[in-house]
Amino acid sequence: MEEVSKLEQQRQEKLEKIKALGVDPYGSRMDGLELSTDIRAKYQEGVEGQKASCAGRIVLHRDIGKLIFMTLRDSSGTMQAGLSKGQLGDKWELIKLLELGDLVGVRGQLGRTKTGELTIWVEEIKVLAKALSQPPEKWHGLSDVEARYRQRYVDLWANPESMERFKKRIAIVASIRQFLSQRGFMEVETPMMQSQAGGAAAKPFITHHNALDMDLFMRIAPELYLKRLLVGGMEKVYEINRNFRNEGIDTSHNPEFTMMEIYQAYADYNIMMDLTEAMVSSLVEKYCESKTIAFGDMNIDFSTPWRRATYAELLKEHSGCDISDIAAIREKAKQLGINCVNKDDWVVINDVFEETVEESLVNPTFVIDYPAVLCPLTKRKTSDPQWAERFELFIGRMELANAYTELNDPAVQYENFKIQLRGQDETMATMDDDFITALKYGMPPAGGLGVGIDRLMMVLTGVKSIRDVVLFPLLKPNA
RNA sequence: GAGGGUGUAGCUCAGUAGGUAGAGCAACGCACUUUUAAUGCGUAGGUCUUGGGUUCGAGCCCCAACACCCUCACCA
Repeated sequence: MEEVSKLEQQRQEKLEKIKALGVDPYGSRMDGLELSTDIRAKYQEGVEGQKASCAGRIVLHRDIGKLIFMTLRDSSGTMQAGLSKGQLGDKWELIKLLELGDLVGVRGQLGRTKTGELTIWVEEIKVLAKALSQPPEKWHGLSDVEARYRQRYVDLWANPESMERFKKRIAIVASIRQFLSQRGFMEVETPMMQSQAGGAAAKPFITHHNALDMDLFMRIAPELYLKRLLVGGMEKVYEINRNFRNEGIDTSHNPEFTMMEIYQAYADYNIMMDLTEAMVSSLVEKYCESKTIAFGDMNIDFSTPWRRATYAELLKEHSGCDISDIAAIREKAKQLGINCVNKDDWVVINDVFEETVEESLVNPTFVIDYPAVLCPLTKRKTSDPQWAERFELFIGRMELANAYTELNDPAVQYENFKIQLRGQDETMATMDDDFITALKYGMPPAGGLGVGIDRLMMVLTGVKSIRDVVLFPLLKPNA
């Protein structure tokens, strides 16, 4: 064991005293508990003198001698417990040993103090867990950013807004599932460990299976498996699960992040656009105060309909260049300081697009009809095959969603894979022959959509760091 | 990968010009039966992230390392 601080020693001594009183400092099951918010709601209905029981952590402690007030925090909020020596004389020695950070359960009669605070006047008290570590300061909470990520188990109760944010995330994901279920989508699970990492261009994590003596990749996307399910006859499927990408870490990238992918047979990217707008709007409606959400220095207006503008249109609007005028675009790229040497025209165009357009996409905007060469898994527009039926949704200058009309022609898909393989060694792209085989059995035309759930949570909760919406973001070990 | 910032008591933070380390909260002791960050009086609490260096003397200056934050780069 490591050395123990004086504060911890003092707490350890109290624990021993609790044991000496014949009380288990790590109590067991408690029945009949109610959440503090439920007790408040019940009391408002005028249930005078009713008994209630509640369990939580002591986050405030006011000792007035023969009377002690404790504020208990549970997952829903706080509840005051009042303990009087007159009523609890036989337990007073134990009660005096309880302190900030301890988990206790109380049962007693509801009432109000003369200042109007709803209070459980304690008749029974149970020690549920003695805290040996000193809790953070009661007023400021835990504000050290690193500590809040490393010790989320403290952050969640020391900073109520942190708990609220994660509860909101959980509720939003539940609402998404409900939204999709109501529309007939089935939630499925596809492999996280894959013998080849396909469906996106990203660097995968590599792991090893000992018994099979083979390397495996943590998935970078579920796409190719979900499409196999379309071939199998599942017409409306989705998956909400983790993807893993072995790339840089910053305020909008965590190495493991939650992706939702949705596929609908016989649909196209227009239907996925409508679905996205309807789903996110319903979440804003249900979980946000207004249709305008503050996000860093931005105010995002979620009012519908959201703008739908073509890639070429937006390029013209923000760079001043016509997409067919390669000379002008290369000139613009030079002005922007983009290195164009040995770069394909379309790559330069996309660099200029990212540099000039994405910066300005604050309110939800569907960027539609991408250059087909940038979209190896997307069906081309029949009216003009140089464009692909793809959209990306930008909100708050971030890419939040990516969707397309799925390419279901195995011959074209095969060629696209071959092209993609050239010069993409770092992404370890491989030919997925089995996926081509699946397409050869016939995949229905379909719309497919991917939504970055963490980023969606960022804009819906108004926080600028992905680490504030991921319970346990990746950090280096610090000891 | 580049640049900038932060690291001091359990927590939140000060620390002047390089001269014995400070406050609030928490803790400990005393008082108090309706408090709301309870209050009043008193006590104790430190490897100043780590390792070097300069100096008579370093929390402070210099070098290096580590972690975190921010910006940029990377990221279809």
